Amino acid sequence: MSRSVRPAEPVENRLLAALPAAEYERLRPHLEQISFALAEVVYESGGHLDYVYFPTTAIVSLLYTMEDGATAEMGLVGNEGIVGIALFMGGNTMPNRAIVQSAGGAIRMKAKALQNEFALGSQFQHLLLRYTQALITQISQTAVCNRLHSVEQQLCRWLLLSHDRVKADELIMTQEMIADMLGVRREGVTVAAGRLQDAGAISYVRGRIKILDRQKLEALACECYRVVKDEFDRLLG
Amino acid sequence: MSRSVRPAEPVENRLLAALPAAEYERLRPHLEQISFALAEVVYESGGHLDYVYFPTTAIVSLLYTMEDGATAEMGLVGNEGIVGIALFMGGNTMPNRAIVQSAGGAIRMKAKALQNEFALGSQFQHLLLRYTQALITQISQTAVCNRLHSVEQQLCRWLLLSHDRVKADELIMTQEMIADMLGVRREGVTVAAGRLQDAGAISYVRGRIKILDRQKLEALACECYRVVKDEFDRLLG
DNA sequence: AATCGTCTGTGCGCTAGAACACATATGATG
DNA sequence: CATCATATGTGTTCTAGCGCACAGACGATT
Repeated sequence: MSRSVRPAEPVENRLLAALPAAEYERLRPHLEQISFALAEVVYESGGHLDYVYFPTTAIVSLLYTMEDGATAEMGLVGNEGIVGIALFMGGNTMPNRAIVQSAGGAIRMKAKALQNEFALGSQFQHLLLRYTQALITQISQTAVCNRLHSVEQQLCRWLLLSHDRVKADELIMTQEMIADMLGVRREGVTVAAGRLQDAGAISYVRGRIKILDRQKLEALACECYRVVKDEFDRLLG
Repeated sequence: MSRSVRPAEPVENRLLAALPAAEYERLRPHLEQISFALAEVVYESGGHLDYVYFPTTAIVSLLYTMEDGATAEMGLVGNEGIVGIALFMGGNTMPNRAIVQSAGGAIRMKAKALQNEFALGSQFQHLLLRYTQALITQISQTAVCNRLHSVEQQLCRWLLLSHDRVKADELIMTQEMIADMLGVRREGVTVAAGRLQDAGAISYVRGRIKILDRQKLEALACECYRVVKDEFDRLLG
């Protein structure tokens, strides 16, 4: 992490941007702009959190690691959300890790300041709770998708969710990392990605994936992507 | 559903039981005892909810149904929880169904009364939020488990979670229903259950499953069961 | 330009679980 | 007790995805 600056408006995080001016001004002294490097660990399973993070251009992946080292993703957080929901949900920690899946900026806020503002029952509270509900939908859909859909469909879903959360059409991400997120083998990603490339939906070289045809990707994805997207739009749109 | 009576103490739902006396007394006029039949639908995907439900002896399953009719469970709610979190999270509806997986009693409460009490920022609010965090862990673990573990391991997890939420050692539940919950084929459940029966962990006949050896079941389950259990104990214990 | 670490492509055998097709058992009901 | 719907057992074939073993291919560094 680096650079600690009070953020200037317009705020690039959608939760913060949605706040009434008065509330935002109250929070502003507690906000600091930081930047996350690729693969940086935001929090460990069960680990204490001093800050919550509102990603701006970064994307953070919520990952679970099994005892045998196998991993699988439960959700993604970009500039529509917040990392560290346990701090206002009351549990303080969660049994998973959060790692930076796409390098970029975020705004951090001291846990105490978050909790104080949350306790006021203001618009901030309502926003965080609605976001959490949307996140629950994302996690649920991941559960269902893991059970019922092919690696290729899931890769499409994952690319689309990531694409929605990053500005550019290029994602910096090796197949190895994607495999960890999806909880599948790297080779499985290679063949699925190969098919998507043949279809003209994406192109990639050594950790740089370009989204070429978003429509095609949506057509190849399972319904899970749209369910999650619609629910985020409904709750936070 | 039937019988509408004001519940006498001691309250059989752990969330309600954990409330300070003053708060419980304030809620009490809004509580009604009801009973749920097996397979009754508590709410439909996207459907409006007039009440929230605090199961006492009933168990409710949170299910997602795909467009093609395939189903998979995302979570279970028994007497440790509440059905209808969307009503206090602010979204009002959720994109899944809730169906009664084990017939029994519940206490219901008008949505408006719930929301009023929740808005006070009282102990009730904290309790509901901590419960919701525990539920998130359960859903996440389901996602991971769906990806990484065998049907047999998942069946063990599911039997244990159900057993924790019901008093008796007997579960009324056909293999067909279990298959829908786990998102697998009925035949898959038959063989997995057959192995558990051979191992002496359970016995069953036509929709009546008896838990014979809980220890053995825990040994055969994946770590997912324990993670969820520990997290519920930590947050609500 | 040569080297070397890191990605990506591909093939092969193996297994869990799906899809399908029935056979059998159980218990409620007449 | 006879019937019949429902639940369960079992076998066969098929496929997605795993595990493993390498063979390129790229690109940074010297």
